Amino acid sequence: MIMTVEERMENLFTRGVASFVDPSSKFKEKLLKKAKGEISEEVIIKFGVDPTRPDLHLGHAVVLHKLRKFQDLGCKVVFLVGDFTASIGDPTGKSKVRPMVEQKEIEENMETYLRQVSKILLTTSQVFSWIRNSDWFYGVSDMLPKEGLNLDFWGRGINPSSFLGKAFLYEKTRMQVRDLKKQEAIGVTLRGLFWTLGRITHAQLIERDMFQNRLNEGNSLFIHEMLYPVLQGIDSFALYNIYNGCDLEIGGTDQTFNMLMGREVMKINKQPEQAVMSIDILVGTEGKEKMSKSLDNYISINDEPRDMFGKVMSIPDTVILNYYQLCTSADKERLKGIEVKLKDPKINPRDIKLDLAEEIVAIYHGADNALGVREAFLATFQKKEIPEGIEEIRTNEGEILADLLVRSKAVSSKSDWRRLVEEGAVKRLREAGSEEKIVNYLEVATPGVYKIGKRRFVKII
RNA sequence: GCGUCGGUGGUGGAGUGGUCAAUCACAAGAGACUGUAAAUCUCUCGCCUCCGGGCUUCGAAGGUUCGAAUCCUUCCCGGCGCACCA
Repeated sequence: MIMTVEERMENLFTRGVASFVDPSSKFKEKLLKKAKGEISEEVIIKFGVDPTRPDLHLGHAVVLHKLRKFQDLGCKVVFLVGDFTASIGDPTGKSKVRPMVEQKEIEENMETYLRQVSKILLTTSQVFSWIRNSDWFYGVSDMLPKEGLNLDFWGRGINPSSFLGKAFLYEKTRMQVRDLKKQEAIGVTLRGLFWTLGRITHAQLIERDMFQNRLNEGNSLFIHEMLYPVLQGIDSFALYNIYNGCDLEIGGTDQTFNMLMGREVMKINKQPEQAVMSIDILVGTEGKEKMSKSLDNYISINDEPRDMFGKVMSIPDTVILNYYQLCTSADKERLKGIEVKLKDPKINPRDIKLDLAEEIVAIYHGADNALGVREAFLATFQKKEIPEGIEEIRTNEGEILADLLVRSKAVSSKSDWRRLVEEGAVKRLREAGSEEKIVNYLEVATPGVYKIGKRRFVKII
């Protein structure tokens, strides 16, 4: 079944999209031309990336899948790594001031990031690029020369800490020059920043809901936080200069305000304003809050197939359709079918969820693994078999079981262990499938498979 | 700079000299019921324990007291208000 370009675009602009800003449809038109191969000009999609958390979860993946679809239509995705802005602290987050992240660390983070991303996105230079915003926000004096940096300037050594030394480093580390081979690198000076700030009013910035809320609750609102959206807007401006375009910015709904500020900054600078697409937020495994690492309700795309499957199975029924929409490639027809099935009282939603889990695991680990893990899941939880590949702990002669488990971090403390035993949560499993409840918390560790609660398994050897 | 209010467990937030390992809610864990769903019910939720109890905690350090999370001193951190400056 081959969809026409128009059909694909329709899907692209509606599926999981919370809002799309593109007055007079300039972006849509350009995209259509690009997809049909009528123009050679690049279509640049900006996506802001947080450099501090390289562990991607399904919530991130929703946007990444969307980006992939744009790539498939010939667009170039540019990851904007907000290392500079992160060091300032995005007010979107929990308002904790974030630590400065070293450039080297960023590069390392990006490596792991890209490795994960490549499960979803194409990373060839034709359709992908990345750049960090310290590239234009840092000045020469922000450079921190490393020890042992050997600079030679026409036969004369240069002190790395001197301005000249820093300038050298600056030239060497700028991605615009080093990686993108730009003749002229753009940078944002204090003067330039104020030029922009002089064209944005206080009212424009504080209209943001979150700022209002903070003020109403009597919390503090710092200037740098108010400026954050502007900086993010300047990123769009910079991108336009570097990539000769910045046609669309994509992000979660929580980024809408910031992304719209990009339009403002571009307008101020007489650039064509970027379109803005905000994507629905995926809820976490408990079905209420947004999926995030700090709430520990996330499914990492690096999760082992078994964990991933289990976590999907643990979501409430009410969000099954939501997950289907945002995490799989199921088309409209199938989504409709699933919606009908979910309403059918004769069908156990669990079975639909089993399919969902398998489908999601297949995206990240392949169809074979997904099927295998589905069977293993059924075996473990329906037939109560001992799962494979569980953690093994070696026991020392005569060691108390409690000590062993605390040592291996299977339980958090001896008190914790005692409680679990008293609650009848600990069982030793026998080959035949029978279980023996552990009643003595001072028991000496003997080899075997132990089950703590419903899902913790430990093998002692 | 001045004034003022505050800093308590994973989170929010009580407690203002002994009955406080600290009400309560949320989060979390376990059991029952189940579909490793939700909802519901019960229990647990600092550490150690020979189950009698012991030990360490309330921003940090000192002090008062028989006794302090609670009072005093100093320091650190934060909110708010005022002033200075502009």
